[in-house]
Amino acid sequence: MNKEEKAKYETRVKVLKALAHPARLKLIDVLAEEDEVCVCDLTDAIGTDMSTVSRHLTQLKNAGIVESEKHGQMVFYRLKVKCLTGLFGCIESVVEGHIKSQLKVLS
Amino acid sequence: MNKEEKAKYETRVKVLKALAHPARLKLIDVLAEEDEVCVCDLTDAIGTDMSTVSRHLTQLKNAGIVESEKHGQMVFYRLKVKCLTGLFGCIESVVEGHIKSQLKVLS
DNA sequence: CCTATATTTGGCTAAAGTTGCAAATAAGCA
DNA sequence: TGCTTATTTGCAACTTTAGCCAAATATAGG
Repeated sequence: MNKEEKAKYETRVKVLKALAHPARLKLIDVLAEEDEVCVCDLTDAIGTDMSTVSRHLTQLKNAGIVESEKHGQMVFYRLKVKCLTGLFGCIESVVEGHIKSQLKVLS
Repeated sequence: MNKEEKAKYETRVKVLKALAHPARLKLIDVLAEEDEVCVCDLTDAIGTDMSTVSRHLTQLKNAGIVESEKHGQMVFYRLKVKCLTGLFGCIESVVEGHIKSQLKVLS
């Protein structure tokens, strides 16, 4: 792998890593439904410390998946990417295909 | 998050984590082009120890992304999932959108 | 049977990621 | 100004992941 090729994969990895955590997937789901949500409400949805949720949101933001805006003392987060539904569709198909083939092995 | 919901995200995470590594993305690219490849040839493409490549392939297999078949002393790996092109298309759009908005901030 | 080759696994170390608590920062309100 | 609330950041402990080397396993071929 040359430098250019490596860089191509690194950028993809950055996004994939940002997605690869249950709490962050949940955050994305909530944001997909509710449009604009503050950190405190997202904290309720996730159920961990607010500082942890804040860090998760920072990761999603750094990856370009969400964006934020400050109104008063609150920070509102918004989903920036629209194609994630299709992406998760593909991932679900991976999961289902895998389960099926495991059943086949067992039978 | 209840148990069921958590499980849903965990299964997605399993696939995303399997994808979230430069070497494994490269492996997927090679397999997408070449159909059936042995570990030794994939090792050349990646440039790390064969044992490391083998572990990467195991991860992809456990996630349901590739499958393998043994012929003689060699093990051939094959891509199992067809929708990854669209998935990466989405990821590229995340990356591009993010770069654009960063340029906007700078200007 | 013995040897060479392909692949996987065990053991180890280094690096990266996760989380909670406490402290810092920022903004509204009395 | 002083107090309260929302959010982020520093720090430390812990878990996970990646990578190499060496050893184990499996198979082909003499």
